[in-house]
Amino acid sequence: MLTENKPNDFIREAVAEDLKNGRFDYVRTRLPPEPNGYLHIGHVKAFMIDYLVAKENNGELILRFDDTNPTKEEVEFVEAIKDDARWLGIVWVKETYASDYFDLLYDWAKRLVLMGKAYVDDQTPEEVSKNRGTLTEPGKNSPFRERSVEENLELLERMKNGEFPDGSRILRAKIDMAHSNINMRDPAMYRILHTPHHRTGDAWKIYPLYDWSHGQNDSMEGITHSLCSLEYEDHRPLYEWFLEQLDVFKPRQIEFARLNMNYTVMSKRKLRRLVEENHVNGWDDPRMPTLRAMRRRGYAAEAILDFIRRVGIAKNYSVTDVALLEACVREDLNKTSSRRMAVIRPLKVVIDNYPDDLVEEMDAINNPEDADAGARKVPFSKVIYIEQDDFRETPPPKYHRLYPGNEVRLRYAYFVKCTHTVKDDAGNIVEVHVEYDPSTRGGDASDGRKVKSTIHWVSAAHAIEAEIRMYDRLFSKENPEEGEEGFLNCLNAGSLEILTGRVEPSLTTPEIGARYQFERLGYFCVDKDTTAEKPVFNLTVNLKDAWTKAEKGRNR
RNA sequence: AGGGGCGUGGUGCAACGGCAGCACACCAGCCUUUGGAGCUGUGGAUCUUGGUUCGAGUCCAGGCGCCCCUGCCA
Repeated sequence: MLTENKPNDFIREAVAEDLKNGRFDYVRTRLPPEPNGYLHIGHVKAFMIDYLVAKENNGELILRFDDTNPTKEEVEFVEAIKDDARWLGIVWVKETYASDYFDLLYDWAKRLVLMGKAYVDDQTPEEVSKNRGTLTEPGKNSPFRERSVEENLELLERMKNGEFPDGSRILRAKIDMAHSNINMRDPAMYRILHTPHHRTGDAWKIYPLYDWSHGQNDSMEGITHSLCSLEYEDHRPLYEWFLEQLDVFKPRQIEFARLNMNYTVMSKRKLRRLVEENHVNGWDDPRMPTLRAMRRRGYAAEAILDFIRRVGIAKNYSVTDVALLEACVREDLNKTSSRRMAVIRPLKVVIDNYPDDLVEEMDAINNPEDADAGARKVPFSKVIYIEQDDFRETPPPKYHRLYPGNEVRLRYAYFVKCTHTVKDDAGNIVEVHVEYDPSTRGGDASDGRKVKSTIHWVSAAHAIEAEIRMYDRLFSKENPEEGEEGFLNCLNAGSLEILTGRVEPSLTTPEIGARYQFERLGYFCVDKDTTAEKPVFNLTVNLKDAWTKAEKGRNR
């Protein structure tokens, strides 16, 4: 399904070209997550490019964790990342780790030293930084740059054996301190870190940096296409330099623009702060852009994948409108979710001319988009709840719902006409009284008269109480990333609203994760906090609401 | 400023020298037992200047704008 009508973008074109002209005769890509955080929607784009490019070319995908920095990485993220990737439907032939190649990589480093292409530098981090030069001025050679091969070899071995403290020395490639590309000014290959690693334990006291590890790992694994985001474009000359010096298999690196989305933040550091400073309730808080949050919120993998497909691939810096994601989620749920009636802000309605003790079972369609979804019975009685929004004492123009003197349809039940209201001492409406027309059972009038509105309801005696968690955008600004602290200053105070609603009795013990459309409101899914006493529903995404929009527009 | 990259409706992506199109958003209408869904329709874009060409979003030259790069992060 995913490969039908496959899009044509510059990456797929490049891969096809490489196959055609013989640069490669197979395709193998790699998924290179760093296990230092949870996956977010931005990762999905990169993952799907890697996965689909391999799949569409009958190639392979290797899941390779980029675990070169033990000070930041943890095992718990490895399992979480795999779980999310599987949920997306991604299939990989092999799971590897950068750390699997530490021995071989070290041998390759020694080869470079032997060739006089790498050296141990004793400068302090400050000196290294100072001597790197600036964007416009060349750097200065390290005083240790011309050490003998023998000395470099010995020093490197001693670094590896843990004889020197953290930060005291690094191994650097010997390229050109005056290079216009700063990445080529003798980049660091190994740093000393006396930190245990989640896989290699305390076997290593030096760890490779990204630039030294990644491309070599790609080569070792026979990766043909190393697809990454735009900020690595500047690193490509270095990527190629190492492979050239080593004279090993040469994968091709191709860069694309990462996914950005408005009304959210995507950087791991900022997401971490939201969690750690309790602006949200954990990594799976449904307001987060993480995959765990979206799963909890009720987004289907198909919807997310559809979104990624529609966003496309290019090299332009871009910010995708979150409305597109929501449209994909709605489109998916419209076709697949069962309809139910739920009232999230209840208003009591008494049908004065309805028999006191009568209970009728009304026939309700489960999904008008899917004939196979069947039907169900919904109990109806004299006292019901409707949505507060569905009643107005003094209706604004074009308001078609319930108001004194107006007749509306109760979905799948009867036409009712409002006669009067009952107010409390403070003047708030606490009850709405209506009269029903017994000849309209099921919702059709035998005399052919029309009503302009159909509203949903639940029977007060039969409905059950439920916690409804209403979510809105986490940030009130389109671009919360503006400014360092800016994102914390534009948190949307109304991003979470917890309501106590009433749902029809078929929802008494719902299955966790089940997705429903609450008619006229939106799509909701059953949260894991659900108990036997009380179901908890998350708003996945609201239904498009032409009335609210029109009314807001008028008031503006 | 040095290097690398990018400029197409509001947003994202196409058009590979030949009528600038698709999706989302927006607006209008039709339909409707969800003011949902569906259907129909409208408006709106090639950063700029010059050149090549029968013909340029596409090729060439200059300008302008935006993004990334001075971690022992990835």
